[in-house]
Amino acid sequence: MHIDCDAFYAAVEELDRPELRDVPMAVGKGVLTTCNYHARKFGCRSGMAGFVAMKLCPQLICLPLNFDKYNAKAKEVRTILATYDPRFESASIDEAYLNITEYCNEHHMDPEEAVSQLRAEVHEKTKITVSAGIAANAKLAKIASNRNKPNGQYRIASDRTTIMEFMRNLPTRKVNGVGRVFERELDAIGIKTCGNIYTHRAYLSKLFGEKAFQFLMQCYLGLGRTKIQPAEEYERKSVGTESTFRELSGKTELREKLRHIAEELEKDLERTQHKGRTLVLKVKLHTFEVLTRQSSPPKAVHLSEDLYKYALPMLTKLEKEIPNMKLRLMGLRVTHIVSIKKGGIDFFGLKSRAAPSRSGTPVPKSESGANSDDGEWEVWPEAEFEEAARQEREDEMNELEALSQEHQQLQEQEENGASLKAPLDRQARKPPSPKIEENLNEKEELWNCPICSLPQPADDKIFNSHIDFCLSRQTIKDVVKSTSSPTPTMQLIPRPQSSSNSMPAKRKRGRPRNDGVALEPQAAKRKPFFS
DNA sequence: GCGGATCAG
DNA sequence: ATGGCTGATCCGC
Repeated sequence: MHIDCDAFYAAVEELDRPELRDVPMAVGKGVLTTCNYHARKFGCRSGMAGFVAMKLCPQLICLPLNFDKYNAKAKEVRTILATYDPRFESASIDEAYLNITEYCNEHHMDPEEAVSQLRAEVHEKTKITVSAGIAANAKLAKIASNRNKPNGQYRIASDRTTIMEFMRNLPTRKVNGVGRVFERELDAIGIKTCGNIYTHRAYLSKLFGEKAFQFLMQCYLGLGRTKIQPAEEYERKSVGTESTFRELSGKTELREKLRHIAEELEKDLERTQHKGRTLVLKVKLHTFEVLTRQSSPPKAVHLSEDLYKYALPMLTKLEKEIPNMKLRLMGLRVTHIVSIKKGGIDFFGLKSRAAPSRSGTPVPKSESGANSDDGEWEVWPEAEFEEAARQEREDEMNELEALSQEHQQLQEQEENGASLKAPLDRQARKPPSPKIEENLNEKEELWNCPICSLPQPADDKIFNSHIDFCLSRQTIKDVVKSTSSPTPTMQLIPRPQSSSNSMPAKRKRGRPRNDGVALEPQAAKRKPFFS
């Protein structure tokens, strides 16, 4: 199950100040972190800029954050969760995953009962209302907990039919790894819901990569992680700090800033008891373009002097690359970290459950069980997948068959022409003004469509529209239908190769774009989502 | 391994 | 057109 406290910060604040109960209230100042029910009626939302919220709701009361208070309350809640699953997994201050299988068995309760009781108990003892989702895996449970919010619960039965039905109409954005960008890209090829995914399976891996393909298929099938473990057992991978400031330039100022950040990072490393073997410098230019540079010091570092010493060359190099560099953010991070935990060395991965050891203290984890297990993803019998496939085929048999064949052809063709790649020397863009670079392509140039390989006008909007068209089902159907004719068959080229540097390698540079068309074919391979 | 980019909370 | 911060992961090179 997944559990999510309702408007956590706001709820905690209300406990201290009952007079806020019936009035629009929000926590956070510049930006709302949470807001209560009354504020929401005015359209206030967490994550919203404070001034926008005030505009919507002038009588809104904004309170400053008080993390000590929230942490204390979170601890109360967790104490109760532990009695239902001692190995529950905190997902954030106000969210957790529990495996209540054992609890249900031992207490002879069905999941709904148990969760109902848990929620009642939390409410009674902490005065916090929570919403919960009950399902066969973490992904589904998380989605389900949002279904009856606030102060409600929702169960997705664990049989395949129910799960498939649930996913069928579920907007892709509801799934945890799908953000704004991916949602739009999926939408552009006609995928709005998880149920839509299967139909497009033939080219998903080509468009988004193998990982994303696997992820999407798991979305379609409603599969997800089933292993729930204490957050402390996840190994930290990096420690870093960064800060935004008003525009900054000048050698001295930048070095002062770097020095300061190095000192901050040293504190964090001290707190978490880590050293790092790789150092990453991050800057955001006044244009909002973000750059990172990394280096590997001769030894693992954690003292600010060393952090500064080894970061400085990267900064000076950037200064050379970018004349007149103006920054609005600087950050430093170490990766490939090693624990320098003193005392209490647990050679055998034994963990002292005693102290609620805050961050740090990553348990050496029972050995490099890297491969071990990994019930990362719930594994379903091949037969179930096949059954799903069969049912789907009943609906659109012809089309899918055709698609499948087409896909094979594409694969073959692609292998033939797979060697074209635009080197696109990065040095070519010396004056780092992505905007300008983009606008330079208006010449007589043409971009090749990655789908049909036909040259298209070198214009973002037109090109993207064309891609959308090329990827639309109708178009594919047409192509398939006329597949025996001499009509140009589809041909998939790995990357719209542009002989010159006409094709912007990273069009995402500069300000985020807002034109409705979002599909970026060449930037297509990437995908978040946790293992 | 490096650098860019997305996502979550 | 929402802001900033921290951390993780993916992808192409």
